[in-house]
Amino acid sequence: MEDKEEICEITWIDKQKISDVKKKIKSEDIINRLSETFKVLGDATRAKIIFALLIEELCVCEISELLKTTKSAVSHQLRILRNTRLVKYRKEGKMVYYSLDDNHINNILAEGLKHIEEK
Amino acid sequence: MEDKEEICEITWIDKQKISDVKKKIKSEDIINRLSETFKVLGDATRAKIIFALLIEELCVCEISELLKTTKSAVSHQLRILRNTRLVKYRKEGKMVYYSLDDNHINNILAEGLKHIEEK
DNA sequence: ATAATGGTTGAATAAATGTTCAACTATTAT
DNA sequence: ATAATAGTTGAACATTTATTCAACCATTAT
Repeated sequence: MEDKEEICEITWIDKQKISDVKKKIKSEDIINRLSETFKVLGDATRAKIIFALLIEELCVCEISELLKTTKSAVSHQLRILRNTRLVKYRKEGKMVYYSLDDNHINNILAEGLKHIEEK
Repeated sequence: MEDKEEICEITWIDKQKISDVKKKIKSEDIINRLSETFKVLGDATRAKIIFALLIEELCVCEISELLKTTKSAVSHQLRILRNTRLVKYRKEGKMVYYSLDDNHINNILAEGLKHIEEK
């Protein structure tokens, strides 16, 4: 019975329980990547950009006007949204128009909204 | 035509476009609260706790064993998860058992997974 | 009562993050 | 060619945030 380490006093059962959860839990890699995605949505500026682009395609200048921020700040955040494949862009002369690049975003946001709306 | 301010050179059209988006976009308050929720899920430690509790109810000691962290660190994160109504707890003697407190979590995570799985 | 264990809490530290600023590129107009 | 505008980028700064550590509370066993 070498497995009887002291974990929460309930030795044997815990070992069993923990190894059971370890077996069933999603891989560390997937959890890390998922939390990275949520982290991107977890900033108010980026969230506002997403919600704006949900309505229509916008250029950097329009977004910064809308959020009352500098173009620089918006551009920095757009880079993060680009890197995580949440937005895409197209150039038109001097302008760069951004739009959403994920069909699931709507669903992710909708499920998030259900959480904050309850209770 | 006092509305003709210089925004991205395209004066009149932009004013129209931005006020249109402003009208249609979700309220600042809702976006802030939503991004707060995503921020909570946007930490690897908290995400691991959530995924573990998705399988079964666990006490603090078991969670810290599972994540190979201190009970203190886990407890700090659990407080955040409690405050955002993502987990609930019940006491049993010295032990405190935590479990999920949101029916939508599964859906939120599922939609997030769709994003990282594509491409 | 005392010791031991599960858990929480606050302060301190270190790391990560967002915005600002200035310099820069690219495109368009004069 | 020069000026002006849209946008990007890197460094600096300030803020936020996660973990650690120590002290603490609560419950159970001796």
